[in-house]
Amino acid sequence: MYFINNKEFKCSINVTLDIFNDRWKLSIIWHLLQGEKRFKDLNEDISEITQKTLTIKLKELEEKNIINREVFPEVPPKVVYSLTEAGLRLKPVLDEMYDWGVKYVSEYGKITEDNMCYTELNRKK
Amino acid sequence: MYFINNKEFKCSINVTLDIFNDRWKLSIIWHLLQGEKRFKDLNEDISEITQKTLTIKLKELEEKNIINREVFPEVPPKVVYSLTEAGLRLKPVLDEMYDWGVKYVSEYGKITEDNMCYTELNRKK
DNA sequence: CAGCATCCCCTAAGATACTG
DNA sequence: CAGTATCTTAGGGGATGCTG
Repeated sequence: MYFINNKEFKCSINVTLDIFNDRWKLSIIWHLLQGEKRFKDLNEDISEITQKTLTIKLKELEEKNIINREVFPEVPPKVVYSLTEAGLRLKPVLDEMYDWGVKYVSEYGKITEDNMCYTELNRKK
Repeated sequence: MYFINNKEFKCSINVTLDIFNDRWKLSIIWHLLQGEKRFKDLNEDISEITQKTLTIKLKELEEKNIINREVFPEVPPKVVYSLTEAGLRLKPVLDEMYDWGVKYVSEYGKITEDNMCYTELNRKK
């Protein structure tokens, strides 16, 4: 049995599943794996997310020690997010999810090469 | 751009994230990786899930060709769920999530060895 | 620019009861 | 045993406007 902030888990996998059981966190990690990003950049990368939800999710990830938040005292303000050690360790997870998606699409999806995201195009090289 | 049932995705990873963006599907896969299971067994393995939700999630996974559903015409009824090829390919994903959880717990959690789930105990061997 | 503050809505998920 | 059928609820998430 594991306890993290008085929340108990029967199995290690449940710790991971519990943290990432929402719609956005893994997506945020995916984009931060390309390097640190400003709030605005993340908001553009994940165009479907609202500012409010992004703010909440970033805060949650910071509390769980998965990302760092660095504030630059400038005007206009500049805030940069980056992955912690724990965050960087998620790369294998996301890579496997990506690979699974590629295979799944090849079996059950239809593809149009245009309008693909940059991550996708970079991987194709 | 990818299309799966007229739903469009900018990147392969989004296909994966979209399928598993709820609270239970990956947990179900995790347990099915140990072998085929009856409805009742899954319901006991994941004791927090309700019958209704389990039914819905199993149906969704079947529709997405991730699990098989086999009905035995007996009384009382017997239904066995197992992973398809696509489902089995999720093993690396779950394994990486498990490993991440182990490491995360070692850094931020407290452990009591008793009352651990069988998966956890098997892995310790 | 990077956020709060509000207000609002939908739906994933829970609780409970019933059936072939 | 393996599900339906209802009813209900919490909270994740959206839309919009404001501020240091």
